[in-house]
Amino acid sequence: MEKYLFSLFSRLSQKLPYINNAELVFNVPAQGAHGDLSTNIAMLLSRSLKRKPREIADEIIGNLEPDQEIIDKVEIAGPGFINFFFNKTFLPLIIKEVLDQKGKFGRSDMNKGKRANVEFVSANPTGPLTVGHGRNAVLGDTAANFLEWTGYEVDREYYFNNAGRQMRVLGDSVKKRYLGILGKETDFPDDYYQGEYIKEIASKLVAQYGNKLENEDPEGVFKSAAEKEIFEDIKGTLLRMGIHHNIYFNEKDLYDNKSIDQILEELKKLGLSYEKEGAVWFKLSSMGGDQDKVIVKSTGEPTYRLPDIAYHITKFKRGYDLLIDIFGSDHADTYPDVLAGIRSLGYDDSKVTVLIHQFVTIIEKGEVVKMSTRKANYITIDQLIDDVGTDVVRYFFNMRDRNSHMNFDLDLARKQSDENPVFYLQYAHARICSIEKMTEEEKLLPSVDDLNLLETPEELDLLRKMHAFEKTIMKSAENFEPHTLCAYLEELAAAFHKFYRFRRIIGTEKKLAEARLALILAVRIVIKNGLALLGVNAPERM
RNA sequence: GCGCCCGUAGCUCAAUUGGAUAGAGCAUCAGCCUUCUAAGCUGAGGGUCAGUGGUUCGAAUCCACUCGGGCGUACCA
Repeated sequence: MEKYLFSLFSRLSQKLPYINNAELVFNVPAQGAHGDLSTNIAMLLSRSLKRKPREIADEIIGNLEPDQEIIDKVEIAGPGFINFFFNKTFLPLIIKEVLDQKGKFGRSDMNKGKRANVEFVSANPTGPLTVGHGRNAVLGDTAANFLEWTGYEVDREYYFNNAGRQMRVLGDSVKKRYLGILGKETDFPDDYYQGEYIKEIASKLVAQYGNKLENEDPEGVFKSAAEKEIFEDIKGTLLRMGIHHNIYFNEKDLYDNKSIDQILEELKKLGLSYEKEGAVWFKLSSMGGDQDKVIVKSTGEPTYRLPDIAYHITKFKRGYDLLIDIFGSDHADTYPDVLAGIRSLGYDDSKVTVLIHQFVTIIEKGEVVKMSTRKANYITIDQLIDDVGTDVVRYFFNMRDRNSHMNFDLDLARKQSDENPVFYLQYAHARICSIEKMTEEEKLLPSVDDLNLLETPEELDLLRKMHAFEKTIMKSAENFEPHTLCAYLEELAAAFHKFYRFRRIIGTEKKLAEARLALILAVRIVIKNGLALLGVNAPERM
């Protein structure tokens, strides 16, 4: 629908060149009475032309010359909106398009040939994935899905660090538990990893090695056993959510292949680093930053900034057109430094998109659950999936704007009831599948020959909603906002349930029944495609 | 103190990126199943868009300040 209007206006611009002075945008009005599509162009032009919006709109309409077969009516409304009403024969054509493209409907190849990298989760293997990681994981995987739908070839990457202080403490935590089981040592510092899983790893080591490890270095067997075990656990959890990273990048490689040293050298050459008090500082103040930051501690150990810069540069060198980072808000302050580093070394940091999501607050029995991996006071993704299933987990994390400080009410999520929008969508899909089966027995076949029979408000509403699918995906993809798609799907499902309530297929006149059948099969495809993008199943029976 | 994010119906959240009468779900109340799945549908009530000022044809959205909450503010990541 939009394409036709754009072509109309471009022809118009030869007669009225001034319309190019403002951005032409079409929107679906909130109210049906305002037409199928609407533009505010006349109001935008008002200031520069120093004329009244309605007067401009009048001139535009007078010169537009729309095809009567496509556009039924054009009108000026309100302060100067131009509303377009499409011909009734035009609306149902979407059904043919959907049935034709099936699982590809909504996909586009606008980014064909481009490669993107989405880095997400990236939790160090110190404990099971918790609800906090869940939001990151789902948003990352969904962002990757959206990119694929717009034509990108996508790598899903997991960046981790198995050295450093965190992991040292992990190894020592296991060792202390190990000794504890053997009755050797009882002290266990508060800031060590308190989780049950540490004890389980320790007792496995006892079972395997007895007391032979008493004098082992905590960073040896203890650490590596824990790392291996925990990483397997994390991967298993991700798999349950349908998430598969095809690249795992170990920070250690950046040291082994000397890229850390090289960057340090380059920054020095560029005069962007200096030594002070035994540490190396990154001169952010000379690049618009408010203060310089340490990149190599006086102990000789780099801070996270240096490997992070080196890591991003390896991604640049791998030739991606787009780099996505998914971070929790606790990392919000760190990435500007990293981008500055990338920029200073001559790379185009506009290729990097950092998506920050706010924290998830867990509510249980009406109270906030404070979580800490170390204190072992947390709810794992695995527990969550056991409770509510993968589909609910994925949908819930997708359905809120990433900037919202979302509340995850466990008691609510556990209810597999009508309070849950996931079931509402899946139910719509299952219902259509069920009708499909029934109509087969009635010897009814979907037909696109008499689509003009579709003219009740419920049918037209479904048709309009389907017209909006492609644009919704484009918008969701452009801004990495899956919640927009969730809202769309809920509207589409609602429109279907309403249709179901008022219009029947079996038992109505054959031609109408077959047109309606084509209609709902198209709706089913759209729901299924939308859910697929979100990583949620579309069951045929419930 | 400073930086980022947030504040919308009793609760959880939307709002087509500055548009038309601010919308959904849940909860509450009143209705709808001898016919394709009632995990559904119809209707009702519910709002000082945290507050104040500003910008303009037009503000929940942009700017300034105030109040309240989250996250940062390391030679942790």
